[in-house]
Amino acid sequence: MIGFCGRSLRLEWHRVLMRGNEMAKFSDGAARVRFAPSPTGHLHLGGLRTALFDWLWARKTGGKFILRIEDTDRRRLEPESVSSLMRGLRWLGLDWDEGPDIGGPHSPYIQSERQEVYRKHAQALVDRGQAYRCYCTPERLETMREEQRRQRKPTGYDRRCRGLSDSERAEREAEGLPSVVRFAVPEEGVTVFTDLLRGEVQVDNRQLQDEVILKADGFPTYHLAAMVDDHLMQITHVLRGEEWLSTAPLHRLIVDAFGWDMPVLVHLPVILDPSGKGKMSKRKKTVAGKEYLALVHEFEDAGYLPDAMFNFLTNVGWNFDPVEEVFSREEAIDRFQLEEINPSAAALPYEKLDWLNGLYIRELTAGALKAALIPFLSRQLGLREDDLAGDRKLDILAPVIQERIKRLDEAAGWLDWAFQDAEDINYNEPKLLIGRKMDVDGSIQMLQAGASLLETVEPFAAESIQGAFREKADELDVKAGSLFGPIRGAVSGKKVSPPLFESIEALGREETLRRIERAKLALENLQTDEG
RNA sequence: GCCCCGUUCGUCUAGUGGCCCAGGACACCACCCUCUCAAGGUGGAGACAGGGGUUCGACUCCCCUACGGGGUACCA
Repeated sequence: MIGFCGRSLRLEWHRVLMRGNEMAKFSDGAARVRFAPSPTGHLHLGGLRTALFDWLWARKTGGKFILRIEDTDRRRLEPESVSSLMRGLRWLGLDWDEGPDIGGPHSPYIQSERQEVYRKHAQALVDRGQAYRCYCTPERLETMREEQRRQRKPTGYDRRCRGLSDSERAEREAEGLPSVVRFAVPEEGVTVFTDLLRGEVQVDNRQLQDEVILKADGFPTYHLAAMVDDHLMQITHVLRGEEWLSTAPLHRLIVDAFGWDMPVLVHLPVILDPSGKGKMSKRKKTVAGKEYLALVHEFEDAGYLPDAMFNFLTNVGWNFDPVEEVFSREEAIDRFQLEEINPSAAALPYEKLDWLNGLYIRELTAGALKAALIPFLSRQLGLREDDLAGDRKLDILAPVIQERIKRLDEAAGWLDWAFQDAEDINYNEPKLLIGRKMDVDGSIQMLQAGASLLETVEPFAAESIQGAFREKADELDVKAGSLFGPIRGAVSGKKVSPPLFESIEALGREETLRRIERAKLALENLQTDEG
């Protein structure tokens, strides 16, 4: 643990900055952390990573991981995305202890079902003069901003409604004007908050806005809803994207206005798109001609293993160990520390994910590998899952492609030939059957030699087939590769294939001979064409 | 424009004043192994954004600049 002594120094430093009431929460007690996505679309890797760190901290401290749906924006709402979100979390193995589907002591966990709670809290602030109703129309706000921009001044609400007298307010209410509630930010002074990773941050209150906390439609904005829920749900640690850093002072002010304690704030660095520029978006991104995935379900569909993804995501923004890159969930939970999170933005190293995924694939048992492969082969090759499950070809071939694939969806490209008929294999490309430094006659000879040998070899299994082939190569005084090459082409219809002898064994004697025969025919045609 | 945050090999990172002419991993290159392709093994190349301080000594502390990111909504 010597390596971590520096970390604890930093930890001490943060402790000094914390006030007494905040310190209690910073202790190592059971944490209550929440993942609070807004259901506006599919979950992407950035969101998943936030949830992952939430989960790690909850499990580490023996606390609770809470799922809360922040659906207060009706315009962007996509109701189906709630199930997509949950599916993504489950896929990675992030189980929640309280949430919309399973309930909990602070139900409901869907903000649209908590409107009354927010309304009351907003009203309490209005009653105490810490918030006020604003009757400005969106149109007025827009022209105001335009004017500010024109004058190159910072844009922001001019607080016109803040100074309204009681009679002016009564007048507007009588008229039935729609209104919002704005939080009344102190006009001067400095607001200070502490981010676990960055330390104390001070912001001049003059930079802050009288932000809307309750919209005209009666729904709260994030600023109110999240603060109220975090308090009511007794959240101890708030992990959220760095894009919230700028609004943290406002949140501190709101929390203070209610007289509540501030949770520990941890603003997670943004995840950059693969080009290293800009936040990762939900759109597919093409960098250097290659398309990068972003959505969780896309990674699932591409055949990334949850364990590999877990390992991968845990190690960006946080570092498990200076030397060891591969670790289990248990080890990650054991070592995870919030204050070790790196505050600088990072692009996802996709090549490393591929490497890790390959590594995890190689560690799969034969049974697990086969089971994992079946849905992919079924989908990509148009085969029935049941048929695949009972196909012995897969039992022979799956283990030999295991160290050759980095994603499950690559298997089809390695094995398609094994599930085709001899007639469907195209032997017309001469380079397929004729090796370098070989001619048509030579290749035909090799095919013939292979065929005659395969007719009699016993048992018809990879090892004995290989032995027979090597003997034959010696006998013909050719390099093994010269003999294997044309046979490989005949068997698989490819220049690059899984190991030859396992492939032959999988195909069986009869089918193999049929393919060699067809390949020979193709070469003979070539011969007569030329002759 | 204004405010906030960040900046170590191409990428993810270790590093918290001397252990660092900066360590690991992926990717890349070479060689070995080898039935193709992989996997594996060995080796190689590759970074402290720039400038000022502070200090006997700065990747590490402070300041400035540059660059990158985020925010500036009745979105989250």
